Amino acid sequence: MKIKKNARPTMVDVAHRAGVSQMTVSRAISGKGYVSEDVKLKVEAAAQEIGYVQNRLAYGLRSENTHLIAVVLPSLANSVFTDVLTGITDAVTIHGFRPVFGVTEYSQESEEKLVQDLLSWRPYGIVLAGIEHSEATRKAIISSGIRVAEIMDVESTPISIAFGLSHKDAGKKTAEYMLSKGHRRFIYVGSQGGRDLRALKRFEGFIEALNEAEATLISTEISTLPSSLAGGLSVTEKILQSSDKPDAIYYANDDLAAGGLMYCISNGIRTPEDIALAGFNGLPFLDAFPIQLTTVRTPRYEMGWKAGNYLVDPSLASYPEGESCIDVGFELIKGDTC
Amino acid sequence: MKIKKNARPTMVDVAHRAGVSQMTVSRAISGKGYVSEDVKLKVEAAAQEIGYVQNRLAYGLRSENTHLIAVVLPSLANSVFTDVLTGITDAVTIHGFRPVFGVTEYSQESEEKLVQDLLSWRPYGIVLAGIEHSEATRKAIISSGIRVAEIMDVESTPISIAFGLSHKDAGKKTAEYMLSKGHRRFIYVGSQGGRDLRALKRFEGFIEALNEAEATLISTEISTLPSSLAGGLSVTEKILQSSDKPDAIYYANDDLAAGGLMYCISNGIRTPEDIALAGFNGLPFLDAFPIQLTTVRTPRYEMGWKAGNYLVDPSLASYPEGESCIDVGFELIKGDTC
DNA sequence: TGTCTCTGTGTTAACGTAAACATAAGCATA
DNA sequence: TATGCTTATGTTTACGTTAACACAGAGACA
Repeated sequence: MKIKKNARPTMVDVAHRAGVSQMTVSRAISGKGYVSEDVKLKVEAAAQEIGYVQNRLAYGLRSENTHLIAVVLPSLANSVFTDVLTGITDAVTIHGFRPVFGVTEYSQESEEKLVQDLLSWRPYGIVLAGIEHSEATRKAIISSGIRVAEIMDVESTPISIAFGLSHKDAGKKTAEYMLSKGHRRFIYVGSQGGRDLRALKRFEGFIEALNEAEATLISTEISTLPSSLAGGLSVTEKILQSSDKPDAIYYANDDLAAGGLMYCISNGIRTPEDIALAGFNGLPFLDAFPIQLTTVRTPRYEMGWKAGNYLVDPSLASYPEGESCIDVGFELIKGDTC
Repeated sequence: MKIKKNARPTMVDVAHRAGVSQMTVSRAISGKGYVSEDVKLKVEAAAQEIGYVQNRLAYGLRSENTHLIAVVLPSLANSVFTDVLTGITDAVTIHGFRPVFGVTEYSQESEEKLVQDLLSWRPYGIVLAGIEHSEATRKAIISSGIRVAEIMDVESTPISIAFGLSHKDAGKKTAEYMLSKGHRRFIYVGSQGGRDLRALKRFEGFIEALNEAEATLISTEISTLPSSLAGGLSVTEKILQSSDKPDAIYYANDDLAAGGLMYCISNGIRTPEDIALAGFNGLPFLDAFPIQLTTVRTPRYEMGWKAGNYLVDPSLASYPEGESCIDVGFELIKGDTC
């Protein structure tokens, strides 16, 4: 007779206590296969009594389904990505899956390592934020054979399917609206040292519209720091105190823009008369501002939800045949600042 | 000869290609045991060529160490918890561990299920936000035998060790400061329908100080919704327009308080002359406000970091013998609103 | 009555890895 | 030369689970 100290109970222990075979315990617990009602109750009672907890490692190894969904995000500091993660979590949890995430800090290099590492958990599917990845990352995912969904962006060729929006278009539409309000001289404010590729695409679309209208981009102010209200505030102060003051500022996102707006509110600077402002994301905290910022609202939770649903059960969502980019769209919030 | 279609390469496949045994591959890859330099290179090359990715399920099952750290949080919507999660992630990643999280939405019932589920992954350790748990949760964790760290709070008996702060004390200190500024008539504003136990503790300490000073708590306004700036703004508007206006408002957290402050800024209401305000958390976005909110700054990242470090290597941090609650403290930011 | 289907249960093997043990060569030391 | 230690590698087994197969009894139907 074997005696193990400190060992956690297994199905064999439950089986002994319930007076059945280990396989019957497996069937009773998983609900697969035939088990009589009284045996099932006996097994459940025995499991309860000895505090049996299933071992998902053994389950996953044998059944070849971990019920894990890997999630790769640039950051947790930005609520944009926690919204997405919440959407994914809600969607996959319903189907008995669990998200397991990692953070890249906007670096393709760390994304590569992270994906390798997450794949070693043999996830059922993987969600990548963004659509640009290193060749090694793409190769690793493709050869793993698991389902992939890319989110946030649709402006490139996805590995398999993408749920996102056109950032270039969002930038362009924002510029067109600002131009329509008569603004002609712009400054662009970015962050993350330009590593946020989606922000760059918005900027690209923005520039395109400026060029078409023959308007002027005076300069760009790109900090290497992460976005923050305080950062947006200080750069706005600097811009407004310079000799070559613009008509309007386009910020890479709402954190920066809200900082700018806060500067204006605090200093009695009228918007859009003295300066026009626009951001991106449509973050909910903007609702508390006395002045509605011009911005673009994005369906973040929805992108996560859709990607999660697609991964755990592609049949749930019937997408156009052959369509690999699902554009979830965006909404231009015209606001009071342009 | 076996032929498997679509199967992902294993150590056996690498072994064949490198002309060695599977065990040698295991040793070459894990770095444990003796492997000659040229064999190691051969194995690494073979692994690279066939795209070998380690199977963490098999690794964890056999080695009895998943290198997973389970993390239980109330929510991802509040940046307080993403700060904590980032601290945990940073700490454990260095030691080759990976966080795997779940969200309770402030419900002990869902915490119970979640913990059960996370334990089935056989994590090396678990972090729980908060120190109050159902008996079943405590029992499940204790009988699992894994390391536990509880964070955010120190005002109860932890299962093993807690890294947190005294919320009651924070509430009391805030009240004492407000009282010292001459405020006598208070309203408390909460959210989450009172399910945030730490907010309740702050309120308790707050009340205690009011009672000692024989000051008045006019009423409490507790919404069932999650905290938001917009929610804080609207309740503040309601309070300031009522006939029984208080001297001061104590908010459960900075989101609500910032909404209140925003209302004051937008409507030319002077603070603290017309109304005094105080919040809790010390969120960074407050730095962009023209008026510094009175609040309490908490070391969120640090709590996560310490808990993570403790779990993966308790010897790293030598804590006072027998001390089960590590108080990380807090800082009262006096600000301009009291 | 034979046999077919459905239900319930048990036995054996396998998932991919690392621990434990075995073996053997090389080399220094007694 | 015998002994013991270090290095390098292989073989066997076990981790806890589920898939696949086997089998037997009950009931239905020809």
